[in-house]
Amino acid sequence: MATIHDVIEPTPARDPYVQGCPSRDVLDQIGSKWAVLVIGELGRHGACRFTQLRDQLSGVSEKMLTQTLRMLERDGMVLRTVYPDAPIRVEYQLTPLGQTLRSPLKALTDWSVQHIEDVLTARKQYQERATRPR
Amino acid sequence: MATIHDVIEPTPARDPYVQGCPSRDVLDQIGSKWAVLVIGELGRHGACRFTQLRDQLSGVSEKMLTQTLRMLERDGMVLRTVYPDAPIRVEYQLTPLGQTLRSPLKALTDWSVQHIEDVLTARKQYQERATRPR
DNA sequence: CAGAATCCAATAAGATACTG
DNA sequence: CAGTATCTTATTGGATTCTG
Repeated sequence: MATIHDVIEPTPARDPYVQGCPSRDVLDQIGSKWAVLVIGELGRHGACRFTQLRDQLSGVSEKMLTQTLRMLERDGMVLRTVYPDAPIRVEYQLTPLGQTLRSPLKALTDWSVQHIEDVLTARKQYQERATRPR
Repeated sequence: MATIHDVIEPTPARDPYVQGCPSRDVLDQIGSKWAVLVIGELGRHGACRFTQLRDQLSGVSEKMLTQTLRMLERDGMVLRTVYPDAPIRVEYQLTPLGQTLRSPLKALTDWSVQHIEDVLTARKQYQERATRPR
């Protein structure tokens, strides 16, 4: 319930262009390499186990995968469920908050696939401009 | 023109989930902290000078700004124009390719602003779960 | 299986001073 | 103004070993 005391600490303006604003950190983390891929994978498959994710995100180390999952769990985007079987089973899935990230992040991965040839071409031309004129 | 020789080197499948695929690198770079903010800023203002960008992206070092701009130029997303005045003047603007990134990246920054309170709340709860139960 | 812990190498990031 | 060069610090990433 809102009381008069709340006026003392109003919600600060949130702007990732301002140093120290937490929205900048969050922006950085949701755009990070493994977070983008983890969220994409959980978005497609609904719920995944640790090993599944590790195998799908080729090249990820267990350390980085653990770190990424913990961060996403802490930030409320991923739910971690432990089933105390033997051997233990753990499932990860997107929370409602995490679901809202699927669309913008998919747009980003789609962009990288759709425009990769343009980028590679641009790199070649940049290289030529740097070497050929002298 | 396409010839039979093109068959020898077909365009490989592009998938950021596969290690070594260049689309993963590109995905990583367009999602990087300073690139997101630079593209957003150039998207809003059309053309910016180095100092303008440095002042708008509070907290960026000149080194990181230079690196980011060079990378974006190399990858064909940003055009760098030098006006040989005295003192020299340099303007940066988005290329058509860079323009196509505005919308998906704005979606990401908007997300970080719109959901930052949810994330901060989730962090507090995570903290409590970690400390309170023991 | 699903990690945790530790160590180490490589790289990124940042602060600072300097230059055409 | 628009960087470059240099140095130091912080973070990343990988390999390895261990555990319930």
